[in-house]
Amino acid sequence: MPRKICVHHSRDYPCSCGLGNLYRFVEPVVLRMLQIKGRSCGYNLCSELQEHALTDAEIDKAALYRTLRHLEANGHVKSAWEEGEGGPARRVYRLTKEGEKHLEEWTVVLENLSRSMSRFVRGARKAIADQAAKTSKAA
Amino acid sequence: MPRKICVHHSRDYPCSCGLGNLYRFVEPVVLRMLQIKGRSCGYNLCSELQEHALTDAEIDKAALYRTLRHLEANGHVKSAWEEGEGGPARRVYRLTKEGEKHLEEWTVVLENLSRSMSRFVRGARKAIADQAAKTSKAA
DNA sequence: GGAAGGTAGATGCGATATACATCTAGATGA
DNA sequence: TCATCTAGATGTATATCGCATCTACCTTCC
Repeated sequence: MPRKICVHHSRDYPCSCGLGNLYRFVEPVVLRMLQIKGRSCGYNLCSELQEHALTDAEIDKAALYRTLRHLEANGHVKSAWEEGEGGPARRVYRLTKEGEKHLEEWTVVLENLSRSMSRFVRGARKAIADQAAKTSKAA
Repeated sequence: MPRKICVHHSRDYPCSCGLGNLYRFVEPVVLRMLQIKGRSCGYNLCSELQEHALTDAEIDKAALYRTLRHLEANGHVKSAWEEGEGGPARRVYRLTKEGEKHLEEWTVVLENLSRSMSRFVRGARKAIADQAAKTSKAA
């Protein structure tokens, strides 16, 4: 998933180094949406994206469209124009094999990230509780 | 935790909107380190930061020092110069009360993020498994 | 027929952030 | 005195973000 290949890890380990410059968590969400829906155009994705978003940051239309083009440039999705039923033509996207793989990589990255975050949370919470216990005892 | 106040949520809910432009997850880690160590200078934090990092992206020296100055500018940490034992003087940081609160906010944000990520992972994994079951059955 | 409004996609651009290199400067040691 | 280590800070090209704006098609309604 890194935009540029990570120099710290082996080629096939999906490290989270690339999160350094993450595309606002939108890339994995787009991939997941296409996995669910099979095929969709940017506009429809946009409206449903929020429900599957990882953060509660509002996903930017511009970011979405740019992410789709970026994914296509990397062969993760493929698009085709379709006549719109009532409305302008729409560019309909679907996942490619590589895209499915890319999503799996993202899954590993997010799994690790999720784990390290919950570890962080546990640790910080415990420290706060211990601190509180100590001060209440002292009083 | 957002660098600029979020316009989508109430003032006191620590939303993850600010993650849009996250400081590479380094801010919470620095706060946590200071919670653990009580007091430390940038140089020492740097060497131990990696163990507590959320991602396996290497934390940048420059990012660390800038984050510390940023935290201090916002009143989350406080620094004082100390004579170094063998070596140049060091700027020693400690958490302020506001910093502790800031860490608690981060904790909530990361907790939510961790949860939505693991939900994402479960969903994507299940979809992959279902897909695999279907194709093996068809064969 | 033409103005208004909704659908769909794309672009422009200033402000920030990131990554990486470089710089200052005191202390130590050969 | 020259190199090296410790400690902190800065410079800068490039990438990304956020927000506004633009094109263009289609439908509806006056």
